[in-house]
Amino acid sequence: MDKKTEAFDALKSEILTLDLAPGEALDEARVAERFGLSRTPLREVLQRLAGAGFVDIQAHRGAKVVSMDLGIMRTFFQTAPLIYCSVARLAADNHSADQLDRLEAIQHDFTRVIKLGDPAAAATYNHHFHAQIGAMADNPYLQAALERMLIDHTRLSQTFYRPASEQETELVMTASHHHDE
Amino acid sequence: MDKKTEAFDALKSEILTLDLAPGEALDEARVAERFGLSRTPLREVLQRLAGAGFVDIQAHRGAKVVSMDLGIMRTFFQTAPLIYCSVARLAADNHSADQLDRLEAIQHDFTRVIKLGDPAAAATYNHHFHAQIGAMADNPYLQAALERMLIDHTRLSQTFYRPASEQETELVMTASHHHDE
DNA sequence: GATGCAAGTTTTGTATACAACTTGTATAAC
DNA sequence: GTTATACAAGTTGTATACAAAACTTGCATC
Repeated sequence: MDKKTEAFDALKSEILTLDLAPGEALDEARVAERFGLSRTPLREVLQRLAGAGFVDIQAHRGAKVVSMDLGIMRTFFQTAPLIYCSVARLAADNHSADQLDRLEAIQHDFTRVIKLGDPAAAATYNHHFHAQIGAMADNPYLQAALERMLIDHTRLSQTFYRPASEQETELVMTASHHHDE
Repeated sequence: MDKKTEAFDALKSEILTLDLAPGEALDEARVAERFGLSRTPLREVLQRLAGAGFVDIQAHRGAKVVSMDLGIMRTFFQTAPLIYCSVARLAADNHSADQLDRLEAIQHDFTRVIKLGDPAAAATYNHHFHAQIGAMADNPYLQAALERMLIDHTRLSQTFYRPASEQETELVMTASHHHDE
């Protein structure tokens, strides 16, 4: 696999699992060396992460993992029902057969990981699960909103009740299965 | 002003006014020379434009202005009511006083430009108008969706009925004034 | 002790040379 | 006439050296 996409995926994953804390600064030289790239291509990776809402870039001041303050959380809970509902409905209407297969594959891995009790891996698969539903909705506008929500959703689900999330995800899974039918 | 933001704004504007046609390829060397930049910073501009939904970048194949096929148009009309409504409601609830002033300033320029009959300038101000409402809603999730919708909205409003759009925008303006109250 | 300034250090931004890849074209084989 | 292949030209991707901006540290001054 490409070193650049490797770096992109790794950073993305570490942001979602809170390995990289909100607000944390990313030093270009250090990160570049870590992935065996020079600074030029790494900067493009950071630009892409910024475009997808994972990091903030300020001129002459580098890239930071996007913060997660109370204002954002309030907005999140205000907006989540609207977007998630719309996306789920569209996904149920528009999905193809192999997309549904992929969803079930992710769900399978997800439940397996849940039982092992690795919360970071569970969060990652949970993220994949929702992102796949987003892909099935086939609506680039809503997908842009959803992907940004999922960043905060995934991080929130790790800060709050780690044990209770298991039940919650069970609910989500059965609910989306109903949607699919 | 910074050459990079200058290039960003110019390309953005030319995409919205259809000066750059959907699907058109952007040659890095040519565009870089045009704005007096070298390729490295121009590439970052293109990455940012890709992140905002103005261009598509494919590996080893360069950047193209995002296309506008029938599938997208269908999705646009399917999703516009949901997003626009939600954004307008939030804007009405959350806006600050000086944001409203800015909106009225834009609207003022907009009506002036409409009378001059310059459709590209009108489209640009229409875009600013809606983007300002998006800023007033103060919801980064919906704003991501809205900004992508506005790209297609602005371009669509120029391809179809140029004369009729004047009436339509009158409607939009009075409607959003009602919202503000 | 707090504040302002200045030199030094660190980090980000840009230009350029070169490497890798894609695409178009011409030629050869079938 | 069609397909395959090799080559050439052009464009994108990467590394590196250098320029510019921001942060740090120490010192002088109030």
